[in-house]
Amino acid sequence: MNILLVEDNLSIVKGLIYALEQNNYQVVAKNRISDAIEYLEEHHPDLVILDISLPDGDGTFFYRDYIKDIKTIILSANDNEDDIVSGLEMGADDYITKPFSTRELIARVNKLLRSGSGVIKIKNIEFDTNKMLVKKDGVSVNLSSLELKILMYLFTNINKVVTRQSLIERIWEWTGNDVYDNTVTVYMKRIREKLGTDIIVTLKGIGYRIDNEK
Amino acid sequence: MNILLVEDNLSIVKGLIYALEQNNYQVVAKNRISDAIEYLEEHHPDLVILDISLPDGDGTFFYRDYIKDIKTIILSANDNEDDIVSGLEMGADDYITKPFSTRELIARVNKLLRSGSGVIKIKNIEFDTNKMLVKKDGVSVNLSSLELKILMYLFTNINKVVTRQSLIERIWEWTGNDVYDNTVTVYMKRIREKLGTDIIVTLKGIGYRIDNEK
DNA sequence: ATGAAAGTGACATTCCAATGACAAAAAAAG
DNA sequence: CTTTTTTTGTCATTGGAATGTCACTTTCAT
Repeated sequence: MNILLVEDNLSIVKGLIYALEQNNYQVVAKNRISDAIEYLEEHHPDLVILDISLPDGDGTFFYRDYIKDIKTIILSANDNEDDIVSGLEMGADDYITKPFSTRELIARVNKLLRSGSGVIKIKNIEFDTNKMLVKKDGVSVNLSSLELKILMYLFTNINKVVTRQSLIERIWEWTGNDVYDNTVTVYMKRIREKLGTDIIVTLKGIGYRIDNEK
Repeated sequence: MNILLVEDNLSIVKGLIYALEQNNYQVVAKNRISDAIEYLEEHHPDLVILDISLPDGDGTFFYRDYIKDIKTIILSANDNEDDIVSGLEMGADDYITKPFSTRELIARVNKLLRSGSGVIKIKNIEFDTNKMLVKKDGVSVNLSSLELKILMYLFTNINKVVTRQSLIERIWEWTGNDVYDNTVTVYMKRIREKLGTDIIVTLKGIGYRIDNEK
């Protein structure tokens, strides 16, 4: 899992990189919001840890325009109640005030990135996200590696619409080559051939979705 | 939304009941874990706020056996790091140490009960903004992608007038081609056919509006 | 009552997800 | 290393749905 850390205090950066890497996360740190924006044009981390009070810009603005679709933990220098409240209401997934305990931060990071792990069961399909194993009616199904990644992304975004473009950015980000929207469509067809047509809902003109609720 | 508060400190209970009810939550408080267990046999609250260090039992045990399927915020008397870490790793959705700010608690409660359901409800219409799914009287309605985008814009501007021109700029911004005002009118007709005539109010000479008030 | 704005039904065109087929690339098997 | 199988990405086609416009009617405010 990849984490983008946006923080300018070097001691904090060093400490967190060490702690996060100890927990098998890949960390990229940026000390300015402008650098973070640049980084996000090319990459899509699983989590952003953001110091809301960076000198070079308005963290609130950055949050709203760039990372509202990414899981976010906000760090704040002060424990001003208003900051906590507005941070959480803005939509951040968690909020921690300095000085914070590194172990607590790690625990909160683990919690955020663990959700969507384990065995997820939708209708007659079981997805074991640890073993990367898919079963239909209890029987293992052979999926190619890309099919698995796509399904994984859908399963970790249950009840949310996933656009073809976001799928392309996620799944094909390592290749320099771009890929056509229709390629995604073809993969949906292939997954449906193996798992059944009803597991993935098409939203014409928008994207795809997996539904949980019965 | 219903909240079960498990806490024995009477001042905290009174304060939280007041604050939560101010925010339109229904609160039931139990000061012993045994009472809470009894309550849970008959009821299924949306959230449990649990003081982990109650005198009459092991909060950890209670958590694991009774409320692991319910959203939970854990309160702790001490800010011992180990407690926070183990609380979060146990699977609690959030963790707050005493003494805590009531406003922060409310903000965290709001976040938990709001997340997962980006559902806006007006009259007999429900709009799930995550799933991009619209229900009328609890039944799914099939809307085209443009109809959805238009409705989305109206729903996110509740009680505000939306002019045809602003809709055109918003919805048709990606196309180079401009679009006639009447096209908007036609879409309003199509949406009304599917959702009922009373959901969208026409302001002659100005635009359209969705009203929230009963 | 009158003119302007909004609503309506119909229509031609465009769009889009789905699909089967194919070649290139990669992986597995021999 | 060579052969075989699987995976991957693209393409052209298709049928049904979505879209935008028009001519016409109705509604509304003055």
